[in-house]
Amino acid sequence: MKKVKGNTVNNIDNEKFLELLKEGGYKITHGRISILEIFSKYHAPLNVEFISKHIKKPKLDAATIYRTLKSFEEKGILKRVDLRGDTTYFELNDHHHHHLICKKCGDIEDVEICEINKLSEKVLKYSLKFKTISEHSLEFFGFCVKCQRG
Amino acid sequence: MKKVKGNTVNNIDNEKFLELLKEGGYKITHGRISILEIFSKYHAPLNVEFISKHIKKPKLDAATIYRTLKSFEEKGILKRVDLRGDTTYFELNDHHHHHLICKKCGDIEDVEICEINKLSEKVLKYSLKFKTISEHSLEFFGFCVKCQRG
DNA sequence: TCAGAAATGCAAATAAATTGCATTTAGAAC
DNA sequence: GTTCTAAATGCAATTTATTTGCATTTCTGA
Repeated sequence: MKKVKGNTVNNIDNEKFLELLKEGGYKITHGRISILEIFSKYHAPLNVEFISKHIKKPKLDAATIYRTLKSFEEKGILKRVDLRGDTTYFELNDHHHHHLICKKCGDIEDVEICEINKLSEKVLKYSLKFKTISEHSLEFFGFCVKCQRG
Repeated sequence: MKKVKGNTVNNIDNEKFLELLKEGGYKITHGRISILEIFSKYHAPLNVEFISKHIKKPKLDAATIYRTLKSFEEKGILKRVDLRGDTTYFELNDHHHHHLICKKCGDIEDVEICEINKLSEKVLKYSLKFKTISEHSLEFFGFCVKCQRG
C-alpha cells in the first residue's frame, strides 16, 4: 500500500479502476489509470488543468484528458459538478453528495446530507410538463471560517 | 399596454426597469432597457446568444450584452443559473425558485417549491469548515412528457 | 447647451473545449 | 511470442465563449 500525500492509493483502488475500465469496454491505458488515480487521491471536483498538472511520468495531452473525462461521464464513472467557474469540474461518481463552496477562496467541503428525494417526488407531483426526474444538483455557497474573518 | 408574443410588457414593467436602473446608478440606455424587456418577456434563463437574436431595432453588440449581464448580476438584478451547457444563463432575480430541465430537449419549467432553508441550517451545523451559507443552487434534471414518449 | 463620465461598437485577444489526422498501442486471434 | 486491427493518443489547427483595449458616441447634470 503506497502512501501518496495525505491519501492512500492501494491495490484495492487499483483493482477497482481496472474493473471499472473493463466494465466500460475500455482498453487499459496509462492515461486512464492515471486520471482515475488522481480522482481517487484528491477525491474532489477537478478540472482538466488540475489533472494535467498532477499527472507525472508520461504527461497526457489536454485533448486526451478532455476526451477521457467526457467518455467517463457518459459511462457514469465520473459526474459533472456545476460549480461556478470558467471550467468544467468532474468528480468520482461513487456516492451521492453535494458541496459547500466558499465564494472567496473556492474551498470545497462535501455535504453528505441529502433530503432531496422526497422533495423530488413533490416537485414531480406539482410539475405540469415533466414525467420523470432522474438527477438533481444542489450546491451551497457561502464563506468558510477563514474567509469570513478576512 | 402592448402585447408581445404570449406575454405582456406594460408600463408598470417599464417603470420597474427604470427604477432598477436608477437604483443601480445606471444610465438609462436603449440596450439596458431592451435586455430587461427580453428577460421580462421570456421569464426564463437566457444566454447571450438568445438575447442577441431577440433584440430588434438597434442591435446590441455581444460585448455590450456580456458587460451588461455581468454588471446586472453584480447589482443583483440578474441571477446566474447553473444549467448544464456551454454557455452561461441568467434570469431575473425577482423571486427565489428552481428549475426542472429536460435532458433531451432542454425545456425548462420553474419549480416554486423550496425547502432548502432548513436543510441549509442543518448543513451548516454539520459543516467543519464553513461559517455562513448565503445561497444555494438546486436544479432537477429529467425528461419532459414529450421526450419521455419519443 | 455643453462638458465629462459612462456606455457602446468594433476588432483583437484570451481561454476552454473540440476535431482531424497521422502515429502509436492494447489486446484478441493465431 | 507474433501479427493484426480497432481504439487511443499526440499534435496542430479550429471552433466557440468570453474578455479587453480603444476610439467614438451618448447620457445626464450643471
